[in-house]
Amino acid sequence: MPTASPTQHAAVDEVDTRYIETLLGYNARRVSLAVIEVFLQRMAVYKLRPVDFSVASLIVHNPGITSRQLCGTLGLLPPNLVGLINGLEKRGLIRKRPHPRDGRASGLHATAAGMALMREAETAATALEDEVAARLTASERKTLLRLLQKVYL
Amino acid sequence: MPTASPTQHAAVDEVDTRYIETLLGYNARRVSLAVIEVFLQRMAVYKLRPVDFSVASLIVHNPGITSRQLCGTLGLLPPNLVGLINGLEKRGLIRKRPHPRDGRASGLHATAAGMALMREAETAATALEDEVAARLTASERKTLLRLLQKVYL
DNA sequence: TATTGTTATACTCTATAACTATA
DNA sequence: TATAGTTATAGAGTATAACAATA
Repeated sequence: MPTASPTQHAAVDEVDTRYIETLLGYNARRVSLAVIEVFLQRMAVYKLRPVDFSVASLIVHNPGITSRQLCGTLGLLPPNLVGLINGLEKRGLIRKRPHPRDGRASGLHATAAGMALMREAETAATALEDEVAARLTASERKTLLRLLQKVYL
Repeated sequence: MPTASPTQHAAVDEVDTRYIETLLGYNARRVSLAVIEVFLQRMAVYKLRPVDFSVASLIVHNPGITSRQLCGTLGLLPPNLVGLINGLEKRGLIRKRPHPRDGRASGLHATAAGMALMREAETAATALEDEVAARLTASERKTLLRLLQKVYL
């Protein structure tokens, strides 16, 4: 019985992604990256990366919030927040005040300039998300947010 | 008219996250991180990070796929794939074969050991995702995947 | 001339250990 | 003794430039 002749291996014309597309983690990451890509373009004018934006927005909406509370909310580590906070402070967007009940902590507050910038930036962020999610109806988008939050909240 | 006495600034008891929770990017990232956290735990036994898993799975389901096709599909950069591919090859999970039509490229193929490992790993990945998405009904999960894909596909 | 795969390297992001000041 | 904030540093992940081989 003769051995089979050397197999000719075929090329892939179209990549079959059906399996990985069944995975929530894969799909969530792809959407996350799609949003970040547009975010970096549109928010460059405000010199805000996604993490800067999240931190500054939480400070605007939570006057007196501490670094530790920001870490807990956003899943950041304290050492990685130090430079970010100092950067926002040097830009005159926020300022530290003594915490009313805890001498170790600082309460973070947006300045008038910080509030004005974030008012614009939040409008831009919402607009950019409208574009990224343009293929979704208002109802679908609402459902999407609700289901995402149901997973991690 | 006396100057106002130094303002006492309040502390934040509960963080108000209502604004950022309206953002698709924020929610998608949170879910992505929630899945990755469990993924790293459960897949450590297979020594597969999320990116290793995605690459190996695509190779299993697309015998003869090239590095460049993997990069295009997963949004990776060629230089960052070289070490990953070599690692999978050294572990005996995949092998390179000459591409049938393009002498510059290699076709990537899973070995028997690679196919066996990925059969287990894909079962584990699906199981772990079931746990992460446990708060969702089957119907809700299907809707979530469909809406996520509608955004980026 | 363009593309695949590769090397080298830089940059960013994330994680760990240890310190201080205060609770 | 524990916690908030900080410093220094290590590690992982991501990005750019340049090259050889082939199209």
